[in-house]
Amino acid sequence: MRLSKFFLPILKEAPREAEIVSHRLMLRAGMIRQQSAGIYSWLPLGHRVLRKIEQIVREEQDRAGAVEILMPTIQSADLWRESGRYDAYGAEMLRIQDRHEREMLYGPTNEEMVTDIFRAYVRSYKDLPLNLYHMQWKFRDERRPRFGVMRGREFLMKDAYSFDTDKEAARHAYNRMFVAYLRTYARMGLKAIPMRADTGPIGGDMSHEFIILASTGESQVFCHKDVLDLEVPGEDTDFSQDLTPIVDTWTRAYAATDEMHDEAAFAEIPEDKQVTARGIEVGHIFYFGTKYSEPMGAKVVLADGNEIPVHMGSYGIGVSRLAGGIIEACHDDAGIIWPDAVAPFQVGLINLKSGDAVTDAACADIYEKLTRAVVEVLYDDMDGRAGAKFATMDLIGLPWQFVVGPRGLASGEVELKRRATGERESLTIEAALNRLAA
RNA sequence: CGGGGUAUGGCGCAGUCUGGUAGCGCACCUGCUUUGGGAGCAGGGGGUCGCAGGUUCGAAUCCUGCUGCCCCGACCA
Repeated sequence: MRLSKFFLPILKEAPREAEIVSHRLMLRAGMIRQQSAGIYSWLPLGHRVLRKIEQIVREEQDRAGAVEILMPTIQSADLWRESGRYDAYGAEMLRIQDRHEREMLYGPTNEEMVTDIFRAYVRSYKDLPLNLYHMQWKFRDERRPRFGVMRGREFLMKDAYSFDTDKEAARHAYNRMFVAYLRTYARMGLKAIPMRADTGPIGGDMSHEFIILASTGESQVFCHKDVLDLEVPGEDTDFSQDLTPIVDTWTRAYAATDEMHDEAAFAEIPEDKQVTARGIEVGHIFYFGTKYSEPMGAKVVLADGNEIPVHMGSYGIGVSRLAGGIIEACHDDAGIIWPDAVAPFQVGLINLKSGDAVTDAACADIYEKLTRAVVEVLYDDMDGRAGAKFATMDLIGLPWQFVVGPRGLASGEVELKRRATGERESLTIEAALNRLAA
């Protein structure tokens, strides 16, 4: 992409209302525009990041055996009356009426709807296990939206729903999502720690929040230092096998959020292994049994002919929140530092002297070669000064800067800068291309 | 929802107390000079001051009401 053809509205100064670093940087880098309290447009740069995050989530959901669908944002109130949540949900639910004065709502979540789909088609235990997921915009009318996309009213969430014949089978479904989540966050360059979460009236041990550590996080978290160094399950993980050993490894050591914190248990950890930090919740998984299947009549027939309500779990990832969360975890004074996997472009090609025939030709050639090698390049072909170009590239945080100017070209060299470390290296065009296209 | 704050070109701000018809920096446009870490000079365009009433010869400025947005607390992907 040539910058001259892109839409990248950079701001030198962040709007006053933005307080936390990810919100400021997203506004300054032209990723989002606020339209109302807690409601944002995603501009090209932000949109590309959102798509990258989505794609990683999708690949890992698919790998774990979940099946993608897409449910609507608008739901009927009747469905929610069946589960009893229409009255229970309160002011956070945005309620609307259509032209026939039918009561509708903008979905804050989709348990009822997915249960409706399930009960319409699935009759037999032979169709289980089943896990359906989608990535769709949700709306929760928060009393106080804040922190940009980290706590918006409208947000993009991946929500998966598992269906099984009994609790033990549901545990396997739960474990598959648990492991999928570990992989998902790791691929985004994040260290997400599963922490015991409140299961409410359901009880048991099947609820975890996934927390990334960041100084600006909303919640206080506590964990054993060893959890930070655990190895994330690899690409070759067999999701058809029992994943309990992996889950056990990750849940053995202490890790809890403020609400679940056990001061006594934490004190037993050797002092040099105690970690107290701030965290951002980027995922939440839990088992809720027959809470919805029972009242909504989602049943399957077992091998013995008995009909039972299906056991369910739900598994959420805050996709749009992650865009902000990643920035909270990855930035410096100059701007964003994208992990490679979610970067809107891999390379920022900087033409230090637009209009100079030699430099223009060299850049055009490099741009074409990288593009042909399927490297995503944002080529700054604009008529600007070097300093401004460097500052912009640092701000938008692409992993690599490919710097081309007449001075270097005279001796056959260009410069590669790694945004994360600030390391620069002078090398030939050939060598630089090989480095990036590898 | 309780408490506090704020609203003036795209962004950041001054002007409001002491009414006289809007200004600065950045950004934008034109020209010249510059050109390897947010250039300089000159010229130029863009707002009628959140909205609605009121007071006054005259309101960004005073009064009344409303709305948006932000921050601090109780809830959540």
